[in-house]
Amino acid sequence: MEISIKQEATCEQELVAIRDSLEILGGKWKLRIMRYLNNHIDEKNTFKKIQREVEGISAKMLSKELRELEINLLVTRTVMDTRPITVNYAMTEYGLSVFPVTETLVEWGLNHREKIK
Amino acid sequence: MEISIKQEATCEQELVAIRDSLEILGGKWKLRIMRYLNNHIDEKNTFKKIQREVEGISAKMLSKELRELEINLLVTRTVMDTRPITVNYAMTEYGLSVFPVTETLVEWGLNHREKIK
DNA sequence: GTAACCAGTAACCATTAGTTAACCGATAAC
DNA sequence: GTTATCGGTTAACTAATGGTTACTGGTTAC
Repeated sequence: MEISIKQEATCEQELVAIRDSLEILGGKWKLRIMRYLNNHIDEKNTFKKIQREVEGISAKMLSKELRELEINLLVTRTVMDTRPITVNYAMTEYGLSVFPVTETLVEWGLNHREKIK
Repeated sequence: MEISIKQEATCEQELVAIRDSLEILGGKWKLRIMRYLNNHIDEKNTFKKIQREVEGISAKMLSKELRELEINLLVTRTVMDTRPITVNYAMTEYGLSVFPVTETLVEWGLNHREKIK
């Protein structure tokens, strides 16, 4: 009885945790952007470069998603003094903590593709 | 050069894999439902019970999400011969493969809550 | 006989998410 | 002087998500 109450409480907390995660990482693009940045961590990642490589995203969405990631301290934005001006986006230390999430999604997606064919 | 081409191709595949995953598991509710079912794998999980425990979901959404999960072979639906009739939802073997995804999200969400307070 | 439970569905509406296309100013290349 | 690049913004739109209320039909408990 005590065990099952504890189990219920734990499950409830887990579901809240998933909700919290999805509030910040959910949607069509954020995890793809994070994965891209993770895979190009030592490079300059400009707005245009990200847009080219995260296939299908529009400037409007990219701009919005990057702003939200920045607000949540997962990404930094740096205006570079080049001609023409470029803006560099980079993962923060904290942003690196998202890696396991994208990793499991990559693995599940690859496996799923195998399965359905 | 060859290495960077390979890296690019790999990254591209990874981003496609994430897109595929989110197509099936994305949205506000599916991963929460999957986690709930995972945590109650030996029990009868009726529609009403799931609705009570996945906090905030409406009958309409739960019905829609369960249908989609069923289509993708992650969940089974069984009408039980009880009075009144109940319907039991259960994870499939394949559904179990989603566990690592929910697990990383749970961990990230718990850690994030710690961090922002 | 009336109220409640179960597993939904239908209709209607509001909000959010996401797309498309045009446009901005600054600068550089031709 | 025209065109292109960069990092966006703006407006107008459609699609998806989600909420609310009411309803079904069969059954049981009071």
